Amino acid sequence: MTKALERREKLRADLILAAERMIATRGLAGLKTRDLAREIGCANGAVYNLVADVDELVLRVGSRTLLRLDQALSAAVRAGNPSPQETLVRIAIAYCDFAAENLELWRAMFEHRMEPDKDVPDWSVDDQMQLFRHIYAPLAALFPKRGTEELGITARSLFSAVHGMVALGLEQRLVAVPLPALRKEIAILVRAMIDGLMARAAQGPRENS
Amino acid sequence: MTKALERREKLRADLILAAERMIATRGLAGLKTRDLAREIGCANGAVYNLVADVDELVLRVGSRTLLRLDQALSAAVRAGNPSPQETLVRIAIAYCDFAAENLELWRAMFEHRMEPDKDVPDWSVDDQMQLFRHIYAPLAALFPKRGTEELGITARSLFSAVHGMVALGLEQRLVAVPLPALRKEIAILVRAMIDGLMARAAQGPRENS
DNA sequence: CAGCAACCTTGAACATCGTTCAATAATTAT
DNA sequence: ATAATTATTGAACGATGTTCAAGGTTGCTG
Repeated sequence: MTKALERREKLRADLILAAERMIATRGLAGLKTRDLAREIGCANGAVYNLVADVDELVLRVGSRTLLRLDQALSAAVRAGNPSPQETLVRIAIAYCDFAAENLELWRAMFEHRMEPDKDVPDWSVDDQMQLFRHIYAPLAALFPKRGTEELGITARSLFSAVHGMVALGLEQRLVAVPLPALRKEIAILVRAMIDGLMARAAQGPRENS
Repeated sequence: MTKALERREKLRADLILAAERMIATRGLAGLKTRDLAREIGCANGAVYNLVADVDELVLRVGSRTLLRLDQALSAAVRAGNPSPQETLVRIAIAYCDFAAENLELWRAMFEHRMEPDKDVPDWSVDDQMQLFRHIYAPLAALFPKRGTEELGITARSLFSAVHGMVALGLEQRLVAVPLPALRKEIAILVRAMIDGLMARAAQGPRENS
């Protein structure tokens, strides 16, 4: 009993690693079950003993990517201990760099759509939520008056904005933006967003202008 | 000769409209050539007399969507004539509303990937570039000192940031953000970005902080 | 109007997917 | 050792985008 299960788990790990390599080199669209089976040395049908379907496989790879991203962001926060503002800038740049260095794996996380009427399992959404905590701490230092919920919303807004810049910036579709230029633009806009948010917070809620 | 060509063009228009309806109701992944052929009343193979492949079809639908988006943004700019800041906020909100009301068509533009080694035709990239002009004008009013190239970069950064907020905000994947809340968040962040950019422009280039 | 060439349309066929499943092999329990 | 359970296989299924030879239409010409 134990022998069979061990082998199974080993194969499962191999499968996920092979899928990761395949996505990294050929993109999400280049992930093929038959190629995976050949790579890990089993029949194509056997893939479905290790994993329910390709959706799960992609999610498992995404989980690993998310973990590495988390580590990259942690490292960015740890380096030096500058102001909360600059910490947020560093996180944004680190996000940009990670996306550039892991382009296809990073894209796969956002390109992938579950097959109709089946939704993302809990363990996968939990993974994603973890990311915001890096942004949350510096933000809390900058806006001590705000409650946890409000901070959470601001954190998601900031993340989304930076994500958008990275996503469209790394797209080949439009004129390719050179990476250094993109990093600079991100730094400028993150500083601007924080400055702007703090200025408005300082003078309190009021009419538009 | 003319009769045949007329029919062809009519069918072609029907095809694109049918594809548009199909993407709108079933998403990009729900676009099937056989269903399209049945809908416009021709053999499945005939689709390839009207269009080179599905890539072109999706791009043609995208072109129409982009045109309607352009009109929506134009209308947002035209309504009243507030400050350039508030014009930019209106554009961002209009972008958000358009995406929400045309969710699948809007998503299709960004989800679609050309098949390998074939790249987006010129007429399609031109369509996309047109969008920035809405952002460009108010920005130019706010930053008279900046050159056209610098303004173009800032415009793209702003657009990308708002796009990110809309894209992740409308995603069901994470906790669904109610639309009014999303609109409010976008308005807040756009104002903050502009405030922050202007503040830094006013005191001129300098060290970080 | 008849004949002919150019073009169009058709739908069957092909290649490639993800996925399933009955048959076979391997492993475990008795 | 033998039976029972479980795992693995690879052929087959159903979709799907795309192609193409066969047959049908159209429009020009004598």
